[in-house]
Amino acid sequence: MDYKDLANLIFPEAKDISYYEEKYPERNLGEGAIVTRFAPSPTGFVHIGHLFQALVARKVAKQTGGVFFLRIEDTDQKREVENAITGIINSLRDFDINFDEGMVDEKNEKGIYGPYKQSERKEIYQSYAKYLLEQGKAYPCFCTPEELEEIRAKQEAAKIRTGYYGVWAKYRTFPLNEAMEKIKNGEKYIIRFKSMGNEEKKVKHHDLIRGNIDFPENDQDIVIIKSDGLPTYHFAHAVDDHLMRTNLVVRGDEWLSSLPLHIDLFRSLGFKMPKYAHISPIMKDDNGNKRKISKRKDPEAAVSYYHEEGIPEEAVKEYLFNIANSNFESWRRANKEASLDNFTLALNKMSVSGALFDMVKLLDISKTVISKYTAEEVYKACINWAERYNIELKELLEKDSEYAKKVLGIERGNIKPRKDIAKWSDVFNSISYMYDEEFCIEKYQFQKIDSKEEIQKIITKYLEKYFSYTDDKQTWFDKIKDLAEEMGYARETKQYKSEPEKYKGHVGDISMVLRVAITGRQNTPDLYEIMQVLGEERTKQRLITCIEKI
RNA sequence: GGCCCGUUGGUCAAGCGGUUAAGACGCCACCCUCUCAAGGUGGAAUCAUGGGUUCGAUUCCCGUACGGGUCACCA
Repeated sequence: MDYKDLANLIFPEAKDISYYEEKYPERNLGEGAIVTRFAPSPTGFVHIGHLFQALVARKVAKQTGGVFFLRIEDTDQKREVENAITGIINSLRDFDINFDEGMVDEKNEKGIYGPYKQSERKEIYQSYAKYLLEQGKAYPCFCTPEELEEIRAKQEAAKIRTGYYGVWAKYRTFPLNEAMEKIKNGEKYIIRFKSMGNEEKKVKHHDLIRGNIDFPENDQDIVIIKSDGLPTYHFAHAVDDHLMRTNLVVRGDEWLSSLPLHIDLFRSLGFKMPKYAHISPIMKDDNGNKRKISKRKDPEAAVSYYHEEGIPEEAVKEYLFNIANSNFESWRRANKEASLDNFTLALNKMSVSGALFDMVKLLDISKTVISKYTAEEVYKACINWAERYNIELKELLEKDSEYAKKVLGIERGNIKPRKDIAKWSDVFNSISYMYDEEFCIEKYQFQKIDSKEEIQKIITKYLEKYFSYTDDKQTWFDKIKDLAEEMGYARETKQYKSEPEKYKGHVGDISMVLRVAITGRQNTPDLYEIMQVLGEERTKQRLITCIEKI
């Protein structure tokens, strides 16, 4: 009786691994081409950290002429969520992250290195598990959860390292014939990896982000095949990334500590190690403490949040690139219009410690991004967003799309475009006064000039003597100055400031009266442009209404 | 607790043995200006800590503190 018999008893049907080795040949790519992947569990939630990883991975694959694929890690069937795969794909597509290979929806995939869904790869894992069993590098373990708990309790009591290793690995040296007997009797078991490691020795690792790190070798006999016949993450990682010919693994740094195990596994399987880039998590300030941004506590952890708020995907990407490589910012300043594709991301410039998520900065970036949009683009994006999240806005905009575009185009498209919208959810409030149905003033709030008579006089005089819709901007403003002068206000702010006792106020105060009368607000974009968009009649009407209602 | 990793202004950070310790967001002031948003100029604000090594440490080494990650038949 030998290992082979045991292997055959456990996996009688499994193919020889040579079958898979041939089926999935080395990829024929150029020098330095990175083959990497995004490998989420289908749990129905796309985290900002996932997006960050995907963005980085896709970027390095793309900039080296490599391959980026999507693998679904659904070996924990308890956690699975319906339609999660499509959800992941769609969320990422919103950010213009597309895959060269892998799942394309719940059931289908593209690429010749599949299946790209781990639950469909069961027999592949079994072949490799069988391969290890045959060589005595894996063995069945019959421990119950209770027994495992007992072992742990003993170790804790003795204050020694916990886990299934060395002398604690009960079935590591279990006689083959007895093991086979147990299996034949239908006893439950799982397959464990027989570690070759020695905890006293160190393994060296060079991480593309974190540099050189030393670890004690792994000596844990971890589970590779669970009782449901599916592999654990570790085993699937080794088998899949080998067979899919991945040469770079980009993943969260929570995996760093299991790296010695992965090295152990790759060695035993005779696989060449991929390179690794362990990304530090995005953090959140929690009462002065840093913690990983969390799905439960932080709404902004979900990628869907940005969609809901109407923060353009482009802005989120720019922000994430900012976190990824701090030189991105200066690159962007020097290449204002360039596509993100032209930026070269350097893994070794990525931060080793997690950055605190900064919404204020994101919003600032978003403002800049939006300021570059044309009125047409803003219109489209707003409609798109409003369709799902603000029907009122959608209706307002669609009622007269030409008008809407004029409104959205105020102070836009010039060299120094307006920069006041950070997210589409801001838009309604910032343009509502341009619509009569939203323009209902209960009480006008003027600033410096608040005498009713004075305001009425100013507006009346303006309407009688100076209002002319066809004036160009300069003429218009000169007339405002004339009006100011006539009413006893300084033509120029500076004049007033140097000799305040000579005037009632200055041209700005006069403008404010007109602004409030026309818009109902103290802070608006350029008044002239607003009047032009509103049109002659409406502007006049609002001025008259103000005189009456004030 | 063991094992890893980290610590430069409020935040993101450049730096890699000698620097006036960049830059960005935020904050403050001023300028521009018909108000606001921008924009411009300037300002306040940082090397966790104690020891070494060195002519000289933010930079190299060790300790301490603090923070993060991880120790599953979850990924």
